[in-house]
Amino acid sequence: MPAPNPPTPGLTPEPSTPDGLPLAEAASPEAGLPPTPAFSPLYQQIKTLILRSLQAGEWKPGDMIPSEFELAARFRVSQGTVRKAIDELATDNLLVRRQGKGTFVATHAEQHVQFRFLRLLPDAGTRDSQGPAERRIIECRRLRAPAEVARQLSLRTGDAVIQVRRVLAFEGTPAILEDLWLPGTPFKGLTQETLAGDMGPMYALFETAFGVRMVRAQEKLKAVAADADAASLLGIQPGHPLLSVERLAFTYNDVPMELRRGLYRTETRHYFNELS
Amino acid sequence: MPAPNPPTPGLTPEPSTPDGLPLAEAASPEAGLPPTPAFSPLYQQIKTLILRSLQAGEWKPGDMIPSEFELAARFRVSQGTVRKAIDELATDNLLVRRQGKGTFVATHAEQHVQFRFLRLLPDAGTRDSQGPAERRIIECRRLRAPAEVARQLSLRTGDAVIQVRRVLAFEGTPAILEDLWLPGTPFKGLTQETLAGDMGPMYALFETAFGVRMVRAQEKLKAVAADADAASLLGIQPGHPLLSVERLAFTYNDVPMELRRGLYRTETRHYFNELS
DNA sequence: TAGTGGTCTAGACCACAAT
DNA sequence: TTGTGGTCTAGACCACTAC
Repeated sequence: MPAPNPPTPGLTPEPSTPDGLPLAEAASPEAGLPPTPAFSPLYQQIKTLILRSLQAGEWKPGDMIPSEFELAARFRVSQGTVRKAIDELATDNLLVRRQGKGTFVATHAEQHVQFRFLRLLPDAGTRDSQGPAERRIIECRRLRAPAEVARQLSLRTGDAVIQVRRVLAFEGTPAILEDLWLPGTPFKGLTQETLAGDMGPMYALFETAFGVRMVRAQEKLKAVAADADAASLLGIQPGHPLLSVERLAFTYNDVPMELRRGLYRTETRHYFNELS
Repeated sequence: MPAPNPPTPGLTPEPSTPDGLPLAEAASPEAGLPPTPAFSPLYQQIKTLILRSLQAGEWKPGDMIPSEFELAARFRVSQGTVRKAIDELATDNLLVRRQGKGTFVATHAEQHVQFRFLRLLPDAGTRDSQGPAERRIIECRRLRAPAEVARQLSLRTGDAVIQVRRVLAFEGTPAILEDLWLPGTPFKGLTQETLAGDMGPMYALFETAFGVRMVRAQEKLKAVAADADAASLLGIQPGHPLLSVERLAFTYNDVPMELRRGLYRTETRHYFNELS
């Protein structure tokens, strides 16, 4: 017989969650001072717990997570509730459902979603109608974070960061010049050789080599004129219009993990965006 | 007593749907030739029916639609199934749910979602920290569609279209030069006076004056150099880098209804985008 | 055949808004 | 108090995948 409702569900003992249980209410069950709107639906709390396991690395990118029924038993809720939690995580591209197989931790290594964050497309044809991007690492060095870089990466000025500069070309024509800044600690050991010896998306390498999964990003676009440096690397005249794309990418929990500044040539390509 | 499953639900007589009923299967129940994957879940079919009512104008932007239970009765399905259909329509920004009140047809007239499609933000501060955009209509004329415009709007070359050119300024400084092309038939009667006399978002005007609701759009961005014309209207030097934003906007059912080409000044503003 | 996600139902109760 | 959407449950059956 179903208990009325919220049966104050329990949770099987977890490493980092001694007892921690989804609480329907937050604080102040009586003290009516702050009109605490602190109420969170069960499925949201389940979502948080799953997210915590993802962060903790309990399931790695590409792994299959436990079935909906297993998770339901573990969290002591119904399958439908787990389902709704997973639904939202799948919508956020953190998990991928595959009917008949299971639910998997999303990864940048899949063929299907490669370059999910690269929005530069050829004006004619599809992304695949041109060959793969040719990559050339210009430099890769450790340095102390300038103030602005530190601010955006939530570091302190002077903390160690790694800077990478590279050029991407399509069919021999340079198209993108990128500068990346990565926090030194999580990316300790990253060298030019690591990058050069790798095929596939850089974010896939970050997952396998450093356990850092990029989950979302925000970009700020401007039109700028090429300076001498950029012009020379991209094979254009100084003053030529370029699309400047400044990206801040985040891992789980909205932790910033990469600052990237790209300069795109857009004579035969464009940045594509869907609005809804 | 619940019938096993799909109880082949019925539908109350509808104007444009004499009997048409959600069919679980499509064609060829026996002819095993094409491995027709034509199967559509009930909630998808309900979604289509609701969409049809939206297109037909049964409920207009801002209207409240019938409650979930009413729709469930009308379509002869359970409330949960209607719920899932509405969920998806709400995710697509076609409907807006308001707890305790009802579900409403989304509109561009709401304060909250104004300029939903305008992604140009000030580098410092928020969108609201600057005054509202000042609008100046440069011209508004009827003409025969050039080939490229016709193609994108799914018209025939030479069909009547309306072209609008305007400049948007912030605090006295011109920031955006836009050219719009609209199909002549749905927008019959649109004049410079109509546009000039109107406050509020242009897409809100389109809803109230022409019954055209823009649902989604796609944009292609490039960096370009200002020509003499644009330079003069935007108060910059020719050759100055500008962000070119070419937008194709759609109503219900993916029907293209507007082609727009904007040139954005990005010295103190940027185009913002979220990736996930 | 077994296991997974996907769909659908029916019913209970909660949260929010208007009356 | 009533009506709306929001949450949660329990159980049935379907569709896809693998063995």
